[in-house]
Amino acid sequence: MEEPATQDFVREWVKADTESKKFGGRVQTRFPPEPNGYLHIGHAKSIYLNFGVAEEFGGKCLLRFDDTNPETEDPAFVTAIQEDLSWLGVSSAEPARFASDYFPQLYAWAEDLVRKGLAYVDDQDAETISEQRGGFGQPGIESPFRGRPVEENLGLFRQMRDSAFADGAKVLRAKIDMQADNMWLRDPVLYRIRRTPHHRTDNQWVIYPTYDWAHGQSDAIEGVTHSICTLEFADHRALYDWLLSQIDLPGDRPQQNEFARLNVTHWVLSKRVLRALVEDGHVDGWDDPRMPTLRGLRRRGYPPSAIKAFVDRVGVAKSNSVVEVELLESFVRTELNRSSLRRMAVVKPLKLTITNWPEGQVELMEVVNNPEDPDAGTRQVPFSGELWIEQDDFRLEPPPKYYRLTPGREVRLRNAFFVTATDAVTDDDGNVVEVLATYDPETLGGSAPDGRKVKSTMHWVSAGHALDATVHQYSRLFTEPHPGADGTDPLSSVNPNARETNPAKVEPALAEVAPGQVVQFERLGYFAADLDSPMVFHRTVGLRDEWAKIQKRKKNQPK
RNA sequence: UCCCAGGUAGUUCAGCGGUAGAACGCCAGACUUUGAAUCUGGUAGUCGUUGGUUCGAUUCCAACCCUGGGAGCCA
Repeated sequence: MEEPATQDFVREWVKADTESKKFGGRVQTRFPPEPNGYLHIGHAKSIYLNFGVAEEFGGKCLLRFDDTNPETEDPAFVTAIQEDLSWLGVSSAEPARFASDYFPQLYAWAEDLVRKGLAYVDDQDAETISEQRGGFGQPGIESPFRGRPVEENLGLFRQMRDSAFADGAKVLRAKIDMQADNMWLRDPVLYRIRRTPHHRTDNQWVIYPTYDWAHGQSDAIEGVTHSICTLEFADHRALYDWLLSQIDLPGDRPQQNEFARLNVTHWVLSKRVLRALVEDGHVDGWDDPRMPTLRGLRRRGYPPSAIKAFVDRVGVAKSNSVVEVELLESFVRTELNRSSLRRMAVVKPLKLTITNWPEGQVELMEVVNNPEDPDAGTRQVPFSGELWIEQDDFRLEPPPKYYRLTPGREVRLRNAFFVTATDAVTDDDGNVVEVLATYDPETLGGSAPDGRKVKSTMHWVSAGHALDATVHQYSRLFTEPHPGADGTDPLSSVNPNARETNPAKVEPALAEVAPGQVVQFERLGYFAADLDSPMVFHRTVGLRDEWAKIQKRKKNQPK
């Protein structure tokens, strides 16, 4: 098995370390979500990066919950995140880890720091500490408590642990450099007092480590060699290195590097905005198919393999970027084209009556399930003189380049006969309510013995055999490609019409689709059967649509 | 204002001393019982700017400009 794995700076970095035997050639990474929300497609990039790199270099990747803030975390998210991970198809031979498992060790190391005179207890409040930190270009000033003797610090720190002080009354700070250009080196907070029960340690602790104190040390405890995080942590790297260099490590000293998080056009991947979408009722929930959450994508029918192919193609770099959602969709189509069964469904039904069809006769058509996969076999589809066709497939007065049904024109009904429209019935408002047509019995199978050609092929469903279904079709969740880019609230460009729901008529075989299964509705797109409700379908993605493009081009053309 | 990172086709990325490549997009053709799929071809870039080193720079150096991140007891 060769590894042509896309070369990126992360893999080059890891490769250089394995070649120089920096960690004895060992490679270990981690995926460290905080259990305070649902995973989205941006996390998929990080997941496939961390698990992928570990696998490619014969190392391992652990899932570790960074649960150091009891106020926002919930065990329900632990379960949800693990479900999403297994849906993505990544798994670790080892059980998930929790930063909270390391609280005793973290505390012990913090005492070491205090003993070495590298950390002190500060009695000031958050606002004061923040003011003293200074600004960009201006040095900070030292806390009046910075010079506390070691023994006093140790006693105070233990009292903090033993619940002697109120929330926020004291913090433990690293003693580094209040003049540093890097703000994170200006005596960062390591521990804070929070009398909040933790989802795993309950009331065992009232002091909690901050991210900076927990992350690198947890990496070290687990034996992580390459700690890969996103760009906004780049400034923390100096602190990560400093803290790790001051304590006695059980093994190798991990190192951090940062990559650019994923952004996708017409979507927003920020917990805040995602939460607002749910809470303000723009979507039905975290698993709404319009959402970029992994649960939303799953419900929508996105195959994990397509998500993986997408993030692989996007690559890993340090430059902030926004990937076009069309690229993701192209991978979804490629995967689904290969794997999904073809079915016929009419989303906006229009009655088509074949006037010369023998009264009451039903014919069963043998239809291929997937032209891309001979093993998928065939099925039988009932055909009769009363059919449903797509409203869009008939025009009384056809625009230029319209190939479909129109009075006098002959077209092919897919897997059946040629039909010619003879007349149309309209209602009082002039809307077409029924199309009358004749069929040519010689064209069974889809071609005429005289070699005559038709311009188009249409899908259909026999009216007497059709099943009712609800079909949701989705368009962009945000109308703007870069929501909020101009400084406005991203929520102001939420597309209120991102979901269009229609009562559809579908062929009988659709009754046998499994929840979550994705099939292609011929000529329309790929549709996923809802996970919970039968006969409800979500459009995963449409087919490439040449006709839609022609219309769009015409619309955009200045007169 | 200071620190860090980045600026190569519409987009995402390669290239890192011999004046540019891929994918998606876009355009055209072939084929076709999905205006799908598939196949073929094409389009596209003053390589942020200005100087310097060099026979030669997208690649090395310098300055400048632009973009993103950073002053939580969030992660």
